[in-house]
Amino acid sequence: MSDAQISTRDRLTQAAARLFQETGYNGTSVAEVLATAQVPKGSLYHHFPDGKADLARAAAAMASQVMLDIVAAAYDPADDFAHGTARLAEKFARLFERHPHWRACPVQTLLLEGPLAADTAPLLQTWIDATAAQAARLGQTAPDRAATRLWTMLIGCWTLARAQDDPAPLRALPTLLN
Amino acid sequence: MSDAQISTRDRLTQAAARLFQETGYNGTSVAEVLATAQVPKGSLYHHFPDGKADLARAAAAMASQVMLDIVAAAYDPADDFAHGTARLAEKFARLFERHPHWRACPVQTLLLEGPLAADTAPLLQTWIDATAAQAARLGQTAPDRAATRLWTMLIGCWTLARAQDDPAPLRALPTLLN
DNA sequence: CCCCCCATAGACCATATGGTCTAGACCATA
DNA sequence: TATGGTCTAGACCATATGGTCTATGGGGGG
Repeated sequence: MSDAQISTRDRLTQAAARLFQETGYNGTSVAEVLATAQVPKGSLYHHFPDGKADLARAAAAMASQVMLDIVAAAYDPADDFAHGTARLAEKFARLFERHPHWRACPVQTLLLEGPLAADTAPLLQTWIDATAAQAARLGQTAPDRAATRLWTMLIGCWTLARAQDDPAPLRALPTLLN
Repeated sequence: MSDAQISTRDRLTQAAARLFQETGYNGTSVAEVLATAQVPKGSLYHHFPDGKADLARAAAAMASQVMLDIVAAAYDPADDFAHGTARLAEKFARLFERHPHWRACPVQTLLLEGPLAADTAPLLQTWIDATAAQAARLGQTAPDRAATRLWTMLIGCWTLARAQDDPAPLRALPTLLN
């Protein structure tokens, strides 16, 4: 069990990230998080004095880092921007297929809904910025615009995929961008 | 007061549609809906025996019809598809600016979150179909693709606008589509 | 060896929530 | 005026929820 080596705090954050992503802020109870993380209530409020909202912030930060890692993994080995975009779309399609909680963008479900809406924009912006940097590196003429277009379309595809219960829209992302 | 003329059932549906759109399914309590609609509890469960879920279905249907009306109002007077799209984007930007509950797509907040996810796809599809019909009428060569692209991008822009607390992404929609 | 402190453990609490149930108002028809 | 059904009205209930509080364990420094 790898769980044994993970700190209580991290187990809470991971469980929260997954559950919030899957069922949303209001749709997830602290009791569920505690049960998933196998942690008693006292520990939660020791590590996260502000309770649920605090937990959501930590979960969002963790999820955001995961997104940055995925972007890097998609574009780093790519020869041009379109190639990286294709890899990115495929990655999200695979996650969508394999893990229930990846049926929605982490931040969309996580923050838009709860009392933390203001914290959402900066995270999303870091993803766009990271993508723009890759676009610039790969020789795109208007990297900011390319990154904005990508993320706008990606979020739309993700929502559509979820509504249709089918990753096809995510896979269609590269062709829809043209 | 126009409220006096509206049936209890419709007042409930309207209040529910607005609140669900604004705060989501799980973030809205039946008590809030009742208070907004000025209706006692007994009436709710008389008109909507299945309670909250039933109310959400009715609200979704009403919201969906509003969306179809907006699509028609945007494209009917347009001379070409791009012109209609520009009108559509501007309409949503205005709604976003003026009414708190229009800060999110009705169905996205309304259904994706709750126990009615399966009901979401058909509604969204009617919007895409209506848009595709307009695209065909206005001489687009690939109307289905144009409509799909439009709605994907629109949903993405909407989410971005909400995250940034600024309708600018919605207004940028027409240029992002190129 | 003892003490202290960080962290765990979970009982406990006030409130919010979705839903049920009975009583009565209203209205059309007989 | 009596009667039946429809709709309004809100008291009431069981449960879920977020959060607090006290007690305990256990490992490192004196």
